[in-house]
Amino acid sequence: MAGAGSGKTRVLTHRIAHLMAERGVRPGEILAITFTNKAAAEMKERIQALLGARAANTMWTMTFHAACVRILRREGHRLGYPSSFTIYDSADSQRLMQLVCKELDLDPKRYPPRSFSAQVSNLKNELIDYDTFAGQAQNDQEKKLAEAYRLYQTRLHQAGAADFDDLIMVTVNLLQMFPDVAEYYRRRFRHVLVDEYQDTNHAQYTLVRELVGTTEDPDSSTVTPSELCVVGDADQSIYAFRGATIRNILEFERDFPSARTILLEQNYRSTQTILSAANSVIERNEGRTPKNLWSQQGEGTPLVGYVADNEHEEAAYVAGEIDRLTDEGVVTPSQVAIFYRTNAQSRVFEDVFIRTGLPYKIVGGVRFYERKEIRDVLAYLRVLANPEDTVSLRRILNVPKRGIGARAEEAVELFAARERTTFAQALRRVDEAPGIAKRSANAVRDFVALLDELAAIVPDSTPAEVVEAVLHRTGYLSELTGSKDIQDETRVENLEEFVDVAREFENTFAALVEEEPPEDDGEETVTDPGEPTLVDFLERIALVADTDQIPEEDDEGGVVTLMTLHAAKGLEFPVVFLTGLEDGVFPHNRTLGDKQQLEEERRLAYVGLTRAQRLLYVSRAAVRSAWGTPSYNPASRFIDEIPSQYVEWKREGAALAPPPSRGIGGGFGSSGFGGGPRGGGRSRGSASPAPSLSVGDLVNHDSFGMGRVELVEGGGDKTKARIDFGADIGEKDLMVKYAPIQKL
DNA sequence: AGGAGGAAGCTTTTT
DNA sequence: GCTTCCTCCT
Repeated sequence: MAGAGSGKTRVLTHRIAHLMAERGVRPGEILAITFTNKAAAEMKERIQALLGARAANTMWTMTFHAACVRILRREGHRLGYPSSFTIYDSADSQRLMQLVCKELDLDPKRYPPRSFSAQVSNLKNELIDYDTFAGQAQNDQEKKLAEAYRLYQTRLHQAGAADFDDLIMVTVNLLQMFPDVAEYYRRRFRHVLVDEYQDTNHAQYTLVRELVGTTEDPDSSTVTPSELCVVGDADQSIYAFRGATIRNILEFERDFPSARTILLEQNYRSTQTILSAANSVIERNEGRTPKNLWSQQGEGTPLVGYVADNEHEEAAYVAGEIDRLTDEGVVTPSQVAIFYRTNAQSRVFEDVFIRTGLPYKIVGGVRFYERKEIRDVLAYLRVLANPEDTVSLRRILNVPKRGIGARAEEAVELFAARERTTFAQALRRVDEAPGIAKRSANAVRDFVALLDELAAIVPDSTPAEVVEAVLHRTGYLSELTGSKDIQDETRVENLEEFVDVAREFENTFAALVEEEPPEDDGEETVTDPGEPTLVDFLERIALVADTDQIPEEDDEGGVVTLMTLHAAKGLEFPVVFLTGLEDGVFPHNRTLGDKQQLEEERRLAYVGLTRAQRLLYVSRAAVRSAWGTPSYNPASRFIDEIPSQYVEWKREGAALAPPPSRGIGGGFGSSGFGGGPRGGGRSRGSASPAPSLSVGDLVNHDSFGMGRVELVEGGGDKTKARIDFGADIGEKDLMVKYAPIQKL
């Protein structure tokens, strides 16, 4: 049980060093599991510093998901997975769920595919398969969900694909169904170490148990259980929303009765003031094991508080302070971090930083790999690696445009269903498909030929070469370069960058091979790297979000780091700005009504506060625009929970009240009826009210100018108004809640 | 089949 | 306010 800043990673790495030096454990016998790639990379780096590159590369130091992929590539064939199976990310699985729901003829209004996808994910985290779930389904919703779950899983399996949750769940199934596999890994990994144990969900917990083996487990009669060492901090559990259970760490001693618990309470990171502030916040959570973190770093300076009028001024203040601190030589930019609750909040900071010329780096945010053009090329690569990958195949079927439209796709799908074969197989037999246009069939045949042509070059090419071949031979690149759209220029640049990513991957892969001399222990330990294959490349992309890639190093003072609080976990900075401390922003609006969720937000605040080493700023904005409309948020309750003696306010809120509300019930209820708006129904706390409109009212729109209300329909947030903006613009149907209009 | 235009959705957090 | 998805028209 290790508090914030008490040296968790150090404990793990030094235990590993101890095992090797004092107990003669070989690196190949060690499995060190982390939750994020960032943590895995850091641990690997430290192990390398302590024990050298060979040890670092031989032992498995990786995330849950990466470890499971390795096991599945090797053993998944027993459950019908090809060794080159595709990994579906959440966007892919949502698309597949969409296809499944359509196939089942489910009304997307009543049974939203996105929600189904999320629920299936939750079920998998609980290791509940579709049969079990179907057995306990109570109502209509659950029964439909069970059906969708089953078909989804069938389609996924047919496509030779696994989604993120499958990686864990299927590995658990594998270990439970095949005792010889379980035994193999138990013999292999005599020491299992788990970082951030408080973030494990049920599936991950079970996985650990299966890997370690237990004494009462009959399977393990031949192998004594491995040694298990976990570190965690219940106060830093911030992933309950995706199934993590604090239970796992709280009841570790019950799960493993011979366990010994060691408490680490000394913090080596922060000043006592920062710690005291963080402690007094986290103390508000009920039912937690009290912990007394202390520091020898001295009192330090008080937290600095600031209340800005709006989010732009908050950002300007932060930028100004960073400017001042760097000018005075107190810090370099790389020693400063700015945290916020949601990615959307990064924008204002970016604006100000660009204007003031401060170097910065946003971690996370708009993902490179989520861009359309990147996903398109990725889909080609995936189909080349795994021709049955239906979701990817259907994505590129008509990209770039080649005359295979919805009609043709549907015909192929029907044909596949009738023939009880897969979409990929059916494509190759287009000519037999009934009801397909000649022209479309020809296009499909050309497409299949194109895929074959590309597939032929894969064995003799590096990933980067394949990427380039795809870009050129499919005509994807020429379609973009021929376009007049400015956006397409950026797309071309992104694709160039993607080729670079592939090249860089090849280089780092080569470097790894050099460092690692061939191993002759008899056990084929680390998969022999050899030449990097397309499958290797795809795996890397699927498992490594670019969030992890760059916490900055300083060359010329470095850059300021901007990130969400979740991304900040595990990091530390001399100077931290914790921004957007407003009820409704942080804690987030959607958590305000739920005690459990609110406590998780508080832990998130605790994580944020404890990242700071010396200087900690807490700030908020009195007004912040969300969805284009301003909202007036009160100070975050977490600020109130910090005793005032720890905070020095540079500027306090002038209790800025919302302006008099515009027009709710303000005397024009009389214009007949017709479902006129009723004010209320605000989803966003104290957001400014949408104008209450009636037919005949005059309004002013920020871009369309003056107009007259012709029709009002719907109610609450969904109220729409038809407004006539005159001859130039004409009539518009606008959502009253979101439209930038004022009543005149 | 392809494109334009409009409506809906979005802002939790990640492997 | 911005982006993606859907629908309708050509």
